[in-house]
Amino acid sequence: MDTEARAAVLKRSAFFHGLNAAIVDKIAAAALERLLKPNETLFQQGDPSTHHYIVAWGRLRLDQTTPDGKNIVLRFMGPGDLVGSVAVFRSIPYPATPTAVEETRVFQWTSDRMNELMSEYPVLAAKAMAMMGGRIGELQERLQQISTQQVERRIAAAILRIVAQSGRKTDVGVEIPFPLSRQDLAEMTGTTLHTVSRTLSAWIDEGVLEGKRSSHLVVLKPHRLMQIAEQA
Amino acid sequence: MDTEARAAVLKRSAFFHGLNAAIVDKIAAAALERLLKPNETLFQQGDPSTHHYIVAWGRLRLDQTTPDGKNIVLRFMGPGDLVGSVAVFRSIPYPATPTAVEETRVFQWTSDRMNELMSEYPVLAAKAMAMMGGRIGELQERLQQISTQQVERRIAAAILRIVAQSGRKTDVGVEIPFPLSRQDLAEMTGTTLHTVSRTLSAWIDEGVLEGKRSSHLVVLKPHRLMQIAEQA
DNA sequence: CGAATGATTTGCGTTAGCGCAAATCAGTCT
DNA sequence: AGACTGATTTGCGCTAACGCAAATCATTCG
Repeated sequence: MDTEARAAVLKRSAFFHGLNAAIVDKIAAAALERLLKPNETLFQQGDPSTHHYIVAWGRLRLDQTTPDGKNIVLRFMGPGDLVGSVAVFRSIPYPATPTAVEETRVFQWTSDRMNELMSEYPVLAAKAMAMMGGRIGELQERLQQISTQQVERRIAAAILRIVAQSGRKTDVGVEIPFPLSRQDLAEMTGTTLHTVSRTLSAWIDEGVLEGKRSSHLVVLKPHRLMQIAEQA
Repeated sequence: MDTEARAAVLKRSAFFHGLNAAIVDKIAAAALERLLKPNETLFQQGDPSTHHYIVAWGRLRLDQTTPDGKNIVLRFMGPGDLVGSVAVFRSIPYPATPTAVEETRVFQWTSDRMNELMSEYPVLAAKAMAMMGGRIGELQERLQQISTQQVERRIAAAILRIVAQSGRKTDVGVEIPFPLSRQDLAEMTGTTLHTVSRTLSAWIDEGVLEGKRSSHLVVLKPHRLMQIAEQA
């Protein structure tokens, strides 16, 4: 990918959106690239945090492993999302592992390089704060859901969240454009593979979802899912 | 409180720690104060976010009410903690309500005033990011706990987190220096009042805790609590 | 002081969802 | 095509934790 193509991608990201074009070109020029095949990891939880990344295209799943060997899915990241920055800002090791769920291209900058850019263009700091604030809001929402709602509602909410972030409209409904296993959903909602499977089966019977085994999930009746997610 | 006293408080806070003394004096001079009696709220969830606050002394409980009327405790805030800033940065209404659990004094700055200060002293932006990053880390940790651990472990972890943030050493153990009800603990850990009560009763029997009804909780055997929190 | 209010404790029946196990299925590899 | 691998489905029993209800206790207020 040449600098120009990189700049075009960056201009579309929330993080660099609205910046002067010349600045974005310069930032794009400073980036290195990396291409991940499905199941490749960008870095490992526990590694020293050295780089900021931004997803150009593709999709990453951000996993956190607990001390006792369990796994939770913190989020999925798509084009324009920043990866690793929070850890770099805090000067702590990366707290989670990003794994490609499909072929994914990322750009990267060293911590130092990004610091230079941020002091040169202070608006970047504001963007970074907006990004972190959004992350806080999302985490608080999930904490609230998992604390107060039962499993079925949480699964519905998780699917809707993914749809809102990455859904692709088709003629029959909204498609989740990357492979999403029952296990993934279980680890996003704090439940088990089995319960997710049962719940999705019921929804498929009801005609709310469609999901031939390995193909991508399609939400046929988003409205019905929202109803489930909000039912008192 | 005069400017000098305010500056002394600020210098001890994580947010302003390490700044040039003259700068802190100036910031202190720009602050207004507010004094809250127990159970008074600083603002309401849903109010437009207009001010940044910092706790001078006392203690706030940050509550979030869900659309269906349930309540969760996001955190307790003590001296030096920033309140409201994340919402102000994001230009969204305050997402939660801070309530004083004891007499509490806060300083406040308008959004505009703080923006001026932050552009004048860029190091403040870095401090704000560190604060937000810490919040993200804490939320991820709680999400992970509530997703994977059973209730007893979560309650132990919640008590230990409070002890780490606000514990006061006494000759018999560590005291939590503000009133903390079973209900509060339930809303912090995503369980019920009843389960918390049963669990604490068992611990009191075991000699791990001490907590005459209305008096403050004292952890007699922190080590034992840690053991419970970490048991596989 | 005695009543009233609110928090806490505790017993008990219920159940959502877990965990195990086995069967099934889809896609891949040879 | 046939064997293999990993994901998914489904049945079944179990239990952690909930939810209700009643009793107890502490504190405040008249």
